[in-house]
Amino acid sequence: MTGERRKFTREGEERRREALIAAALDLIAEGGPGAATVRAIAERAGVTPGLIRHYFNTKEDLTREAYRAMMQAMQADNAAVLTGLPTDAAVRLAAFVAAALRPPVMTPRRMGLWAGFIHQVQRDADMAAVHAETYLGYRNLLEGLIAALGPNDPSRLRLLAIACNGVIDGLWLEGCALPHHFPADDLPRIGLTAVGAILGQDLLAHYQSPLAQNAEPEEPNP
Amino acid sequence: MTGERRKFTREGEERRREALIAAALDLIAEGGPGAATVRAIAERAGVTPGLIRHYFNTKEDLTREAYRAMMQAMQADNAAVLTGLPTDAAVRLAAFVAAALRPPVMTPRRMGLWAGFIHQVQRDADMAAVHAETYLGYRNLLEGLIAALGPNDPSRLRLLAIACNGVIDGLWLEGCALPHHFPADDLPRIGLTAVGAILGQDLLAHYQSPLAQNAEPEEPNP
DNA sequence: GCCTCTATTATACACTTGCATAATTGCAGA
DNA sequence: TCTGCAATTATGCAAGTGTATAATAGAGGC
Repeated sequence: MTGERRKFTREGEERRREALIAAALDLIAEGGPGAATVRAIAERAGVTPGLIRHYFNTKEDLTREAYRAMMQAMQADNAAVLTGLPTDAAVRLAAFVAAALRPPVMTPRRMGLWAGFIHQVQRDADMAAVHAETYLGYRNLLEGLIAALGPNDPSRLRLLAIACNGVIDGLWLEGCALPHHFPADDLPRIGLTAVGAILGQDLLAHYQSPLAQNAEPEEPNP
Repeated sequence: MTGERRKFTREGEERRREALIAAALDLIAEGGPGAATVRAIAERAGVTPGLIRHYFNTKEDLTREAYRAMMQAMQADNAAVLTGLPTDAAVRLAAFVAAALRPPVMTPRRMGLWAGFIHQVQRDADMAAVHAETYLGYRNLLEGLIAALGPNDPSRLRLLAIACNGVIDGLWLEGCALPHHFPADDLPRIGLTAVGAILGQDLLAHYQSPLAQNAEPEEPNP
């Protein structure tokens, strides 16, 4: 009955770092920055608090790396939406917009994650740089899609991209903040209509409802 | 040199509550929820920590009241924008949109404040109700302004209001998050163009640049 | 099977947090 | 001027925080 030392198995450095970062992100998303204590992170990662110090010099370091990892993952998700899509510019843009306005992108969890980092981002220069870089990356992706619709001079293209990005971000925010307030696929439709109005295109015509996708399974096995 | 007891003056209950709430909001805006400790709040309000317990049963109570106060103030600000404005519907809408996209509404401080509460809002039913109420209040204000532009059936009106609200929120978010990234009054112009495109109106024509307002002083004394 | 290295756990410490309670003192009313 | 109330301060405490350091044990090389 004496204090039996806890059993454990050794893992590769990378695995452990990833697990700790994932645990930190989970906790921040669910309960805000205050919930991501060293002890809570360790417990969720199935590990003892001391191990955090072994892989990260300080808790702030872990937080910084977690932020970077989150932003990279989001960027990768955005890029992934475009792969395997037809070449038609309007179709691509429509898919890009719609993807941002439904789960797993539009989700209270993501908003909580995003909000949980804001104050540190405002104060930490490195994190601010990552933030600006990611934002511009997304906007440039959007600008490229808009440019493919037809000729536009660069300065106007920039303004259009900012406006469309605004529509997407704003509707995303509202959908995340009030998840049960918008029926069915209202927000994707509204987003496509609004972006279409700004760009003078009928994007809604290219919208594939998730319900329709479900009715038509991806792998029809005989 | 013995511990001299600190001098103080008695204040009305309302004044003290307001001071404590203001201090809490300041701290949350600047440093996030974690910065708003009981001791920090008391110090900023020029008071001793124990006094907080005298006016609020718990720190959570203070936080809830601070959130409510903040939301009410924001709502009042929004309504105030419309007072003393001409009756022309387009002019009113343009002023309303532009006001949201420049200081003191579009400001890192406000975004920090808003973000600092999110996690508690998601968890606390009372705060969630305040949040939803304020959001719908703003959107209804907007819907009224849009309705004044011309006839529209209610369901379409609702969609238009959601879309325009999205544009405003999204651009607000971007401007708050990257304050030095958007020159001059780019964002109000972009917002007016985008909202105008969604509604089929030329709102930009009614935009009064803040610079122009400065050149023309409000009280021309002879 | 044994040895070594280091990933991992255990323990400790100084500090901060929210809250409770007791001690004061400003101030209005007699 | 005195008195009493309650607004305010002072003090204390248990729990939680991040971090430093020492002790242990898993696992690969011999």
